[in-house]
Amino acid sequence: MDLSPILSPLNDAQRAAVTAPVGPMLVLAGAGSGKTRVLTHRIAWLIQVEGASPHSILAVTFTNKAAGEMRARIEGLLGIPGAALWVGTFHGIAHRLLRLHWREAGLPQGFQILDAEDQLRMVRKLLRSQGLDESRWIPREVVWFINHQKDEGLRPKALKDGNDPTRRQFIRLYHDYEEACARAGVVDFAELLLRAFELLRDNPEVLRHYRARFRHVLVDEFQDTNAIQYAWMKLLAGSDGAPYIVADDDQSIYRWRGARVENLQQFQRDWPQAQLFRLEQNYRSTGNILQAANALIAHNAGRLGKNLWTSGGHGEPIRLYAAFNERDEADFVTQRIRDHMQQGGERRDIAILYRSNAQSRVFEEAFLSARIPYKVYGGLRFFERAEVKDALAYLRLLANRDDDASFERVVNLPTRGIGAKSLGELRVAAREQGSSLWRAATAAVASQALGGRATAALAGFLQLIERMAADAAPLVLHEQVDLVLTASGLIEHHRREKAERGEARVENLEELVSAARGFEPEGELPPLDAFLAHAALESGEGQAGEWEDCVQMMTLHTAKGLEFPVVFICGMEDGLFPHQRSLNDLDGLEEERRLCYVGMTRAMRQLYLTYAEQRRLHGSDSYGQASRFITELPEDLVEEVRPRIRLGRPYAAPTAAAHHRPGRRAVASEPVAPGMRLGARVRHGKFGEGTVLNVEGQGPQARIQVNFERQGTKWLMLAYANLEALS
DNA sequence: CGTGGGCGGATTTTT
DNA sequence: TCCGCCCACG
Repeated sequence: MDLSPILSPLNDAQRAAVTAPVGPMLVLAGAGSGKTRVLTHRIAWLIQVEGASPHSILAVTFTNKAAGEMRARIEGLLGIPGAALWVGTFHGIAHRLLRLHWREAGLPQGFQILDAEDQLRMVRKLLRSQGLDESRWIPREVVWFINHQKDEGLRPKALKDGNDPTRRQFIRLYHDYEEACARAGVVDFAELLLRAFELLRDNPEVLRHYRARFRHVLVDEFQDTNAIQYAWMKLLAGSDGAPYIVADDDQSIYRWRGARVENLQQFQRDWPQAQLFRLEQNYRSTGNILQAANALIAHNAGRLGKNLWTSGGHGEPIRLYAAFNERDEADFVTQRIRDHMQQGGERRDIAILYRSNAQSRVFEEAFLSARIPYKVYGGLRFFERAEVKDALAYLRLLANRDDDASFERVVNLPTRGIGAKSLGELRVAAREQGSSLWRAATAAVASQALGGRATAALAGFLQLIERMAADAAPLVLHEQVDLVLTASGLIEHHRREKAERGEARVENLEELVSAARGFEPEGELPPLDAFLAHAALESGEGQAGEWEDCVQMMTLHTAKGLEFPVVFICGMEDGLFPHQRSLNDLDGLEEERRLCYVGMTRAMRQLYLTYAEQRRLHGSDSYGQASRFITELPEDLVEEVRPRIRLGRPYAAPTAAAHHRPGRRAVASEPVAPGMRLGARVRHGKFGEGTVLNVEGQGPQARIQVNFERQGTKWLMLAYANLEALS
């Protein structure tokens, strides 16, 4: 058998990890060290050399994208379709198990999946129905509490209130929320995982079956697993099993959503015989970038320890730019992008990374006026758009009449005279009967319990749904979707809307029909159910328009797993990155540092770090110090880029607005005062040293704004300030 | 029943 | 500053 496709692309460490004898294993894989390659080649190795059946392999990831890539690479390697392999996300696999074993899991056969927004609505409804004040019981916090408990594997019964009335209320809400979900036959994301765990835990024959089947459980990005994911994996693999775990503790950036890096140590305790491999050779970045990243992450305590190296050259130094303000920061990046393009580079080579989404706006404005195409990642995804969710809600009602969230969403959309009052009465009735809204509505129509008009309207709605269901039954999926859009009046509704917005919505709805047309259901589910699950589990990344050559903009979190020749990490100021809310907490600070490490290791050839002395955020100005992460980098690897001085001499500092309005050159009149340009260092007799942030006015009227290191920011009359220019 | 204005809040995100 | 949400009004 020719094993060279599997083995020849591997270095020694990778090959050792791929060819190790079957047994529990932990692969510590640094950024850019070929983690996915090891995982996929291991699977190929298991099948081709160890004689494992594709049937016996379960590979788990966190994102659909990662799962898709892995499947594609395995298929390429083995040259066979990988249909027999179970490759998917934790949620996707949990869903698959629950569909197969809905009865044992205690779910209705046609259960539906709530996404984050549905869940929030559901909790809001619950709070309202109990007459609770939403400013006291904040829906988001209730959701957070519920999800957090589920992530920890805890049901309401298992929770103690510790005599804390607030906590008692939260637990009660969790309990009531569960009942509401059960009544509606819906499960949220966290519930998928918890149920899948309980399914195995409480059904010995099911567990036995899957343990016997999945002899090879492989987990990617293991440092991101939460408690329930770990418990599920442990149960499935069994203590005598051979889980194959790939992880990088230095890239653990999701502690805040329940991920536990400690699972790595737990894994070593639960499988003490597990072999440990380290992948430290990096194929992505230059030596300088790696050295800097290593130096940064070395400031974290309690790491498993890992040092990335490369056989390539040092490359260019890391460049640091201290901008006057956020606009100057954007202008600097713009200029560097132009340079890059002039040297024949492509825009898609470049990524702008930032800590929080709000930072993208300034860059967008700068790029718009500089006519640089860009793409911002992380907005609303296709299946999350309101109009798409409306349409999906109709489809979900067709699949499951008891889905209350969907019922509420569309019962009066487009408006058909079923107002808040009737709906309120329905809710009360449903709660009293312990039934779904649909059943309560049917009963209310039969008994004429509501007013005449409302009853007629409601009866119309019920008939509409039943008629749609009947008409849709013989159709293929995309025709069903099309039918629902027309019959429900949704398309018509949006056509009547104000031009621009309505048009976009109609287009999105038409896109939904195409999505249904292109959808290939796999498995035994009816196509409609499969499509709905797909819509909930895959938010629809990667729609049209992907391939224009664009500058890539995203948060540092989103950038994990990606790589770019040129990376800008922007907004490197204490308070922004590391974020304000992590400054006072060591664990939080370490996670921010890992986030910075993740960002730096995205860069292949060039890495820029920028920060702004002055930043306008949330409408008010703040004055930041450079991020502590910058000072944690070795000085000899970092080259500070000085603000360029136009025409080769200090120019009259224009007002900030004039300076930054694109296309309008700063008018180079007489220098206000020598050395008083923006960004210059100055000394004041009383206030000490500082940086010039802004200059306004001319001659004797001129005022200057300086950020003094000790005294903060002040406006001074230039004529009287007696500032001394430093170097 | 739909919209506009006032108010408060404003990391990070996948599924 | 800006966005989303709630309520009051037309």
